Amino acid sequence: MAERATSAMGGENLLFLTDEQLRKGIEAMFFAYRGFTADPDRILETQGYGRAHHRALHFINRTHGTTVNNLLSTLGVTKQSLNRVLRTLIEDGLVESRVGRKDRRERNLYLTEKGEVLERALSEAQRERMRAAYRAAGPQAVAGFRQVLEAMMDDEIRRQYNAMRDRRT
Amino acid sequence: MAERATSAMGGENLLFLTDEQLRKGIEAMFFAYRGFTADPDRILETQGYGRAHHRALHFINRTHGTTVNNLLSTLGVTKQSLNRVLRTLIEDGLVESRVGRKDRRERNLYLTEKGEVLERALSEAQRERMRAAYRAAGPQAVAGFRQVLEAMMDDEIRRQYNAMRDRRT
DNA sequence: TTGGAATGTCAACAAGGCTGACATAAAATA
DNA sequence: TATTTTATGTCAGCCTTGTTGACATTCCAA
Repeated sequence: MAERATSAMGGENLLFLTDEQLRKGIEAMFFAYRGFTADPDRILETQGYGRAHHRALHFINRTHGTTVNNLLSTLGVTKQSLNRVLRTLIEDGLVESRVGRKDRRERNLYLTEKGEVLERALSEAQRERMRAAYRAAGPQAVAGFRQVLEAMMDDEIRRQYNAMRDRRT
Repeated sequence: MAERATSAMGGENLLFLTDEQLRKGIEAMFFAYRGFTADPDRILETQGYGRAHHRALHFINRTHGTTVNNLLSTLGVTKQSLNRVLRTLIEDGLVESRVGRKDRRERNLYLTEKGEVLERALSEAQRERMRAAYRAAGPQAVAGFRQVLEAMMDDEIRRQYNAMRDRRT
């Protein structure tokens, strides 16, 4: 059995596709995601917000003036669920909701200065961990990381994800 | 400005550490995690279980005979929270709880045959997506993926994660 | 002018986190 | 042996964030 080989061999070698390797990858995703959310979670807790607020702030920041419907499909939740989060953010003066110009049924969402401050704090905490991980792993590993994650997304979601990179750089 | 360069250059080039690249990585994690849980979630729904049950089944399967305390720290939840999940799994005959031999205060947890059936169904669905992603990205990308994820974990968690690979291969 | 789309709101519910308090059995220790 | 500590289970109650369903409002477009 010439079964010993490293994944660096690539090509024909399919040992990286064994159930055991896949299980390790699954566990890595699970544990890494905990780390991924840990730092922002700590900040959010002090402000009385949750992860749902973080996600809303993140995507409103990414796509200034996005509509509620847009945000809904990006976040993958119901409008009632998003609305609850959005309402508190608007009440607290972190998000501004402006009536749409072209279509006045739509609401365009923007971060206020106060909202930007919190978004920046959350983002910086999360990026700091990502940066450390990226630096430790190196650029080639990062490229692989991104490739695998992209391949893991649902097709519809991947389209949204790819569309996002063009909006704001 | 000789600023154009690909991350494949590696080494000195730190363009992969820009805030924009980090934000992309953050979004990739967010969207990929949705895909990661989507397939098992669909199965769980038909059985009246949730993600919490999946996690318990997964880790009981990974470390046969693990104790409640062990599972608690692996999952990072409170015992009250785990207990609720565990109780239904035991009542439904998916998990068996045996009094510890050495220390009779402890309970050793095992999957029953029925439990193994569900675990396998969930795992196979999740592995299938991982396998497709791995195959699409290739072994080198997978190695990078794992490196970055590992670097992203909390130190304490990484120790648990690494300890896990030795128990059962 | 009317139908349908986009949005908001209210109510009710469920899963799954959390804390605190308390019970029990068994091990460990004074 | 007596006491303390540990492992587990359980009850009650709270919070966030997801869900559905029903209904009102606004306003574009046919």
